[in-house]
Amino acid sequence: MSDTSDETQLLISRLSATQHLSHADIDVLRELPWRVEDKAARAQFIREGDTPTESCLLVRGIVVRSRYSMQGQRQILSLHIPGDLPDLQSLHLEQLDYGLDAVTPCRVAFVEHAVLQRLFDTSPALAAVFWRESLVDAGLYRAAIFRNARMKPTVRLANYICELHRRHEAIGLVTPDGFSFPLSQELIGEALGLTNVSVNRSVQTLRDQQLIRMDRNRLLVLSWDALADLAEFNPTYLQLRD
Amino acid sequence: MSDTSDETQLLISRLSATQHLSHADIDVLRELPWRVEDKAARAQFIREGDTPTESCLLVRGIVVRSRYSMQGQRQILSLHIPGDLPDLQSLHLEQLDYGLDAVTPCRVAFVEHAVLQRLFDTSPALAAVFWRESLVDAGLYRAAIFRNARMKPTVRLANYICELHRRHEAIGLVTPDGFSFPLSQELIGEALGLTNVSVNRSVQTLRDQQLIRMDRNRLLVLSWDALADLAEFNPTYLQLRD
DNA sequence: CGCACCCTTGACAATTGTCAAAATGCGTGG
DNA sequence: CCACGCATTTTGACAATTGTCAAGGGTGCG
Repeated sequence: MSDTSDETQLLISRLSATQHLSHADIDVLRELPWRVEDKAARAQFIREGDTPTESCLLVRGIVVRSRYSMQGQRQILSLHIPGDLPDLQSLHLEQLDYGLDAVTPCRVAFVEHAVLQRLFDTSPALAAVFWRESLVDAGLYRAAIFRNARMKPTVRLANYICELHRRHEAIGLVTPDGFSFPLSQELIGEALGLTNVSVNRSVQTLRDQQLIRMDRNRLLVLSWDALADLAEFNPTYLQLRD
Repeated sequence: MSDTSDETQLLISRLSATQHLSHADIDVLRELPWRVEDKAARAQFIREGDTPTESCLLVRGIVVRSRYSMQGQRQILSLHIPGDLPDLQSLHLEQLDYGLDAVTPCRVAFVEHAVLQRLFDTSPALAAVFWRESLVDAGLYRAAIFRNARMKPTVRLANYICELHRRHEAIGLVTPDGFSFPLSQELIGEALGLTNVSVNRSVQTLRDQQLIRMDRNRLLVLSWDALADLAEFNPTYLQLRD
């Protein structure tokens, strides 16, 4: 067990961020056979309409779930950071209704559906763990629907930043100088249903109010309370254990 | 087994609309003990922040999952029709991040989490069936995010109508004069992120184009192909079996 | 060093929201 | 069965927000 791979360790700490794992569960997870692949920035490595036979774990980098309009504009449905399982759904859905795009260069680990299936058939506890994971994922969707429909651009951006901050924090990726933030303002717009221009204006508002420091590489929250307040941020849906 | 209750029968046909159930599964489902309650129109019977110990099956009427903004406006996250399980999630999530509002007078059947838990612990097959159900539910969220962010009001409404039509069709609730549609235009706006005025203008556009007939009680699609075309409707995400 | 890509800014257009009032429809009680 | 009252739909004028378009300036990578 001393040779626990990076993938396994990452998955375990990620799942632990939102729920309790028994030793037995952990031991079983260690046995999962992963196939690791690296993806280039901008690569779409799973496409809408595909019927994958594997699910994947994001090990390094940023991946977005997305859907394209007829005019070719991308709508980002959710954004994923290391430890996330961005297409766990494909285990039970025949045809995917979204694609997965690497935003940055990424490392992705794949595991066969058949293997997961066998795992869940023998361990109801682990089935529940992964099911719950997909339910938390659905909570992110609800937050997105609400945010995009009911919040003005600046509040919307602030709220999104709060979510990303807490998610990074939950897996230990926030340092005193903030967290890795390799997202263009155009891409943020694709997630929030705004134009790059509108995102830019909102970014400047938050900067002017001394709430954040943000460049193409990192994002630092200068005043969490003030930001969360402006953002009307209620973290219940993230289901993080204290 | 001849005294199979309405609830049970409804649940079975609903699950069958999107997946295959074995005879063994069906037999087990028949044993579920339901507690039936009627709710008045407009009653919020589950609140954001609650920690329910039961999940529910909608037997009759329309229910919406919703979240309220600070200014008190309601955002509808999803709309549910008979056969749906609108808070299956609560089985695995501690605190709900949404409420359930009855739109019309409703009949709702409740089943204890503990009972479901036992069921899923003993039958991985049924656990998978319900898990999958919650994944289809997440697909509705993805559709909503895309629709609300990328579609103009009229297309958005058309797309939503297509979804509702197919969902009603899947459970046999569409007749030659359409399907039951007790939704005010204001409520539709709360789902689509539009004002009642904007919804009204879109309704008139669709009517003028002879695509639908719609009043406060029923909705009839006059030309499915034309409507689906205008709506850029791709039903993959509903995961309906042909 | 130069070429992409991204951020920033400004002027302007267009869509959708806001507000208010009239018309219509529905349910209830007399 | 009719009358009344409330909720909903419809309409129009207007305001405001956000999108569109275009150009200039940075920045980093090859």
